[in-house]
This record gives sequence, C-alpha cells and structure tokens, in this order.
Amino acid sequence: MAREPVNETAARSKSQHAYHSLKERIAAEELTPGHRLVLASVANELGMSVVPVREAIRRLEAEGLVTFERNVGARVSMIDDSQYRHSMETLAILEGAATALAARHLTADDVRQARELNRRLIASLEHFDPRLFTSLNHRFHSVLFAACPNPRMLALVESEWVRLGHLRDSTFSFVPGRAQESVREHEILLGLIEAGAPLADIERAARSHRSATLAAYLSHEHPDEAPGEPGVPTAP
Amino acid sequence: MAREPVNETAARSKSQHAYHSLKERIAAEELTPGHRLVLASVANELGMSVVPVREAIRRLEAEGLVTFERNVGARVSMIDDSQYRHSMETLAILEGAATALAARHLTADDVRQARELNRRLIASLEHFDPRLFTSLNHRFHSVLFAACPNPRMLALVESEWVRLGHLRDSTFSFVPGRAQESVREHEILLGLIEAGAPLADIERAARSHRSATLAAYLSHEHPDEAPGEPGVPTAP
DNA sequence: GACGGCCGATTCGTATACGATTTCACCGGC
DNA sequence: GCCGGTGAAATCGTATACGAATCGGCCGTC
Repeated sequence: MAREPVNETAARSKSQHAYHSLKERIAAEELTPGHRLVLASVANELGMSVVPVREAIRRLEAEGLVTFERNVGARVSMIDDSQYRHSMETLAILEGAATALAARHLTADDVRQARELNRRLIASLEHFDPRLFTSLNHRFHSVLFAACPNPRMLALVESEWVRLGHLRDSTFSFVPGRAQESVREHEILLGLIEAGAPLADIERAARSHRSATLAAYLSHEHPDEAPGEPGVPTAP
Repeated sequence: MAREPVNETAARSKSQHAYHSLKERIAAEELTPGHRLVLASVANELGMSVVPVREAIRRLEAEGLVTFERNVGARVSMIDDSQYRHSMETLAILEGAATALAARHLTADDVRQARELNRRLIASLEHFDPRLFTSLNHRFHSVLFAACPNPRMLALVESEWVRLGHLRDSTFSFVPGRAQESVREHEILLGLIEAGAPLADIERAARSHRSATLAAYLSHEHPDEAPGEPGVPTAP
C-alpha cells in the first residue's frame, strides 16, 4: 500500500508523513466525512509547520479524499448519494475489467485463498458484522484482481475503493439480504475463473456482482426511483 | 475543462495559476516528458514564490503528470512503452463504458456533430497530419462520451487522455494505415448508436476501436511480440 | 423586534529565510 | 589512466512572518 520507498532510515519527509497520517486517519474513520481540517491545528498535532500540511492536503485533494475551498479550508470529502452511485458504477466497470484481466494469472493458491476468504464471509453471516463483512469482502476481491498485469488499472481500482471509503459498508448494513446473495455470486465467479471461462463472461460476472450491490443499495435508499437503465450493458 | 469556479474578478490563487499554467504547458508539449521543473525557476517565470509552485506540483504529481523525487525535484512524467500500453488498455475500458453510458443521452445534434468531425477526419487523410488527426479524433470521441451521466467516469476518461498526452498522436504517425481503419470504425460506432443498438454492442465496439489502435501501435513498435491475449474480453 | 453594517477573531495565501541534501566537477593517490 | 574523496553550487524542505479573506457576533438604526 505504501508507494513511497521505505528507506531504512525512515527518512520520510514531513510532507509525506502528513499525507500518510491524514490518509490513514481518514481510512480509519477517525476523521469522518465533513470533518474540517484546519492547517494550523493539523500542523501542531503532527509537530510541523503548515507548509508540509498544505502539500499533503493538495495531494489528498487531487485524490478526491478531501475537498478544498479557497480561503475557507479543507474538509474530509463527503460522498453524497449521487457520488456513491457514480463511484460504484465506475468501480463495477474497472473492477470487472481488472478481474477479467487477472483471471488468467491467478495461481491455484490465489484461488484457494479466495475460497478461504469466501468461507469466512459465509461464516460471518451467522453473527453479521457489516464492518467485518466489508473488510473480508475487500480482501476477497483484492485477491481476484491483484494479479491484473495492468498496474494503471490496479491503481484506479484501489483508488476507487478508498474513495468509497467506509460508505461501502453501509450497503451491507442497510440491505442485509444482499450479503447472502453476494457470497453466492462469489462462488459463481470463482467457478468461472477456475473453469477458464471466457474473459468476457468473467468480466460480466464481476461487473454484475458489484452492480447488484449498488442496485440493492439504491432500491433500499430510493425505493421510489424507477429502475430505468441498469447502467451495465451486459448482454441480454 | 476548467473545474475552478470562474470568478468574474479572475481571482485564481497563485497556486491555482501555477497548476493550470504548468498543465497547459505540458499539454501543449512546451514542456516535454523528462523536462526538469526547478521550483525556483518556475516560480520566477510565473512571478511568485516557490510555495504555490510546490503545491501545484503536488497536485500534478498526484495526477501522474509529473514525477517527484525527494530532494531531487520534479520532472514531467515520461510515459514509457509499458505505461503507454497500460494506459491505452485502461482507456479502452473506461472510454468504452463511458461511450455506452452516454449513447442513450446523445441528441441528434450530437450525432450530427460527431459525423461532421468524422468527415473532417476523412478529409484530413488527404494531406495527413498526425497532430490534426489526433486533435479531431479526440474531439470526435469527446462528443460521444461527454453525455455520459457519470461525472466520475468522465473525469477518469479525461484524465487518461491527458496522461497519454502527446504520445497518443504517435500511433497515427507511426502506423498511417490505422487512420483509415479508424475512421471506418467511427462510422460503424455512429451507426450502432443511431440504431439504438444494445449498450453492450456499443461498449464492445468502442472498446475494440481503441484496443485496435493500441494493437496497431504495439505491432509496429514490437513486431516480435507474440499477439497473446487481446486483453479485451469481447465475446467471440 | 428585525435588519444591515461594522469589527474582531480565525484561518488561509504567499513571501522570505535558512538549514539540509544532492549533484557534479575537480583533484590527488594508486 | 582510473578511482574515490572533497568541496562548492544548485536545489530542495521547512519554519516563520505577515497581509488578505472569511465568518460570526455585536451594535445601532429603523
């Protein structure tokens, strides 16, 4: 996850330190969406001046993790409903493609590991914990797309996961039924991969899987909304 | 294109100004890949101190337009062959999806405009100018995916175009035959859209179109390389 | 009592300053 | 002649300082 070279002398610049520190705290939900990031305060907490903090925030801003308003300041990005939908749709496409591209590069061990994770997902259904489920779910999918030989695509997929942030768990807390369905789809996906199914089929399955999660979320949040176009042009 | 609010008083901060200025100069190939960006020099040219320049460069760094090495400095990112391939592959997927998602939202005028651009592309084949061809080509595709209702996807597609930067023209300069084929595929794509073809077909056509450009580039640059997997899991 | 303007506190934006690190040319020894 | 050390120049990293913009509350007026 750490892209910076890990110098043995731990010589991360303060700017880098601020960046990683903020990013972690956002990922850990210690800084929740909407939380205001005051430059001077952050600088104090981290024991540095504002300059490195500003740079860190610029990077986070470019990644979409924080929003910045001139002369007003930065705050942790809120993902509203509409953004959530758009990000999920994008992730469906990217992750679907990445999973397909990775399929032929998966080792038997990878598949075994994915199966094990899905087993744990199934087991977790007993005493359902959205947080745990989401974490395992991420790890499951990570195993499947990590072998994608296109690093650019991997970076985008990961960035989209981060963007969705903790909001993603809410789907499973809101729509519990989706979890059961989800693990079944995981098995199907694994089956396709093991069987060496056409990449198009794998891509379609992976994409639909995520789209279904999005649909579950939407139909729960906006039950009135017309189903309209599914957004995913899978063949009929 | 400008995401910053256009204040009537033109009150862009220096940091923003530096960012846009550098980005434009990179896009215009005034700053070519590998070009070193010395903070003090850039600051002088723009009539500001180094602090805003640093922030601008952080943003560009996060976008992948410049690479930054600690205690060494920034330089305009070089896209090597492998990155070019990966970005094109990613763009094929993203643009294909965006084009499909946009298809149902295109007005008759949009289609007319796209046709007109393709006409100009065809006309330009007479006295072939890779630069002009690339520019028109970008505009053609922009018309087709701009109506995509997913802003996140649009942002990623645009960012990928920028990333490829001027390198993208090289395909058409290196493999002149590809240009003719390309405009024919444009017509086919337009036909599908006008006919209200299934979104899956449109997506497949748009994706294959770009993949073919990539393949043309690769087969010219690396004629020895085995064709291997096409990378695009289109149904047989 | 409501509204609008004024003022101070807060916070951002940028310049300047200076120590730290890298780079590279030069030079003496092997 | 080649190699490794040494110093200065270039450049980066960060702290500090101060002007500018924003926001919220207070006060006077209607």
